[in-house]
Amino acid sequence: MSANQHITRSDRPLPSTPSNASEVAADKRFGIVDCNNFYASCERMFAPHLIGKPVVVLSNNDGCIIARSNEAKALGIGMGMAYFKSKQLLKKHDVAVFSSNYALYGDLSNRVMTVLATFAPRIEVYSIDEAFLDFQGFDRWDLDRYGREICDTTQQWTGIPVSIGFGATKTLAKLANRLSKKTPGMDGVFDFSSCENPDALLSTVAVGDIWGVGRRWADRLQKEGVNTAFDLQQCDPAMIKQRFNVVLARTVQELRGVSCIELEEVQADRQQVLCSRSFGVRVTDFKDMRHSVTHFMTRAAEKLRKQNLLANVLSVHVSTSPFDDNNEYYSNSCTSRLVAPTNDSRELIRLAQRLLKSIYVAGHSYQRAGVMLSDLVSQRNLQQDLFNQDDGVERSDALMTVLDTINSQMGNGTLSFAGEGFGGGWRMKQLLRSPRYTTRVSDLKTVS
DNA sequence: TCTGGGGTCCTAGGACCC
DNA sequence: TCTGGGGTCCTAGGACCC
Repeated sequence: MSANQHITRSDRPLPSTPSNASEVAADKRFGIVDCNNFYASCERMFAPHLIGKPVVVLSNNDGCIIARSNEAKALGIGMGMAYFKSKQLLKKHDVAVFSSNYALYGDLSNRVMTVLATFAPRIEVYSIDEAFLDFQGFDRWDLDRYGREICDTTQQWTGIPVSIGFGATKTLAKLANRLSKKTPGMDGVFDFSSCENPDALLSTVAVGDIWGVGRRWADRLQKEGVNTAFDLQQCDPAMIKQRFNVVLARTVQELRGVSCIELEEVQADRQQVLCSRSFGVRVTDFKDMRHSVTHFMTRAAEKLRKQNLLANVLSVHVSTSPFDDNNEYYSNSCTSRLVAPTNDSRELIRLAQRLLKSIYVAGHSYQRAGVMLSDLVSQRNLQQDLFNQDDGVERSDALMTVLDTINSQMGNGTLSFAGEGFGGGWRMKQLLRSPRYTTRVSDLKTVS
C-alpha cells in the first residue's frame, strides 16, 4: 500500500483468532459451496454432448449474457455482454446459446441444496447456486479431504460440479472459494485457515474481488492506495466506518478473522415482492401496457400468496429505454396504500391499473414496466378489521386458493385474468429456451 | 432492430411528537 | 433580546449481492 494522508493503518496487533475466542466453545468455521457456472452446468446436464464445449446462457428477454462455461470465458466472452453485440463472436466459435430456464435451474438447485444439507449441521441457502455451511466444532477434521468428499458426492448425485471454500468468517470462506477456482492445483477445494502465509495470499487478491466490495468502493479505495485484500485488512475499522460505512468496516473485521456476519438458517420474511420485465418489442399502445402490468401484478400476487403474505403498499413503474439516444427518456412510478392488506389478485389488479393510468403518457415507446408490493405482513397475524364483518376475506382466500391450485397442478397460465390479454409482443423473448426437463412431464427426456 | 431481474441493508434529512 | 432536546417514523437514495 502506498503511503497517503487519508488512510491510516491501525496500530493494533491483528488478532490471529477472534478476541473473544476463549468465551466461545469452538472457533467459528464457515464453508461456502458454489456451483460452477451454474446455469451453463444445468444446460449441460441434459445436453452432455456440450461437455467440454463453450456454452452461454442469456438473461430474460435474451438481452445479455449472464452465465458462461469455462470454455466460453476462455474465448473472451464477457459477463453482461449484450447478446446482439456478441452474436458474431458466439457464432464464430460455435458457442451453444440458451435462453434462461429458471424452472430447470430452480429444480436442480433444490437437489444440490438437499445433498449439501447432509454434510453440515446447519446450512444457509444463500442464492440459487450458493450455500453457506456451518462447520463450527469441526476443528479436528481434515477439511480439505471433507471438502473433496462434498464436491465429489454432489457432482455424482446431482450432476452439478461445485467448489468449496472454508474460513473463520463468511468473507474469508468466500475468498477461499474464489481462490480454490483460480489457483491451479487446488481443484475447487481450499481451507483458508490451513494457509501458511495468509498475508501473502491476501496480497494477491484485488480489493474489488472481496465479497461486499463493489465497483464504487473499489474505485474509491484504490484512489486512496488500498489495492488488495491485505491492504484493506490493515485498515483501521473505525476509520473505514467513518469514511465509508459500517458494512465495509465489518468486512475489514471479517478479513481479520473476526466473524461479524452470522449464518442465517431460516429465511426472514420477505420485505418486498417485485415483478418487472423488459418487453419483447417496444410497447406504444395503452392496451398492451395494461395487459402487461396486469400480468406482472398477477405473478407478484402469486408470489405473495405462496409465502402467506399480504401487501399494504403497491407501486407501478414504467420506463422507456435508457439506451435510446433518439427519443427522450421517460420513467415514472406511482405508489398507493391499500385500504386493508391483501393478496387478492383482483383487488391488486384493480389498483395497479388505476396507478398505471396516472403515469402512462401516450407517445412514448416503452421498454419496461413492473409492479412492486411492499409493507408486507404475514397472513397469520393479520390485524382483524373491526368494521369489516362480511365474509369477503374468506371468499377471497377460497377463490385464490382454487386459482393457485389449478395453475400449479395443470401448469401456469391455465387460468388467467382477462386483463392479461392473450399473446402480445410485449411478452419476453425466450427463443432459445431448453425444455423444462425436470418439472414438466411433457418435457421429459426420451431415450430411443 | 437488439442492453436482466430481484432482492437487501444503511444513512441522511425532514416531519412530527412530547 | 430570547427560539430546547430527545425521540420516532418515513422516504429517497446509494451502496451491495446473486
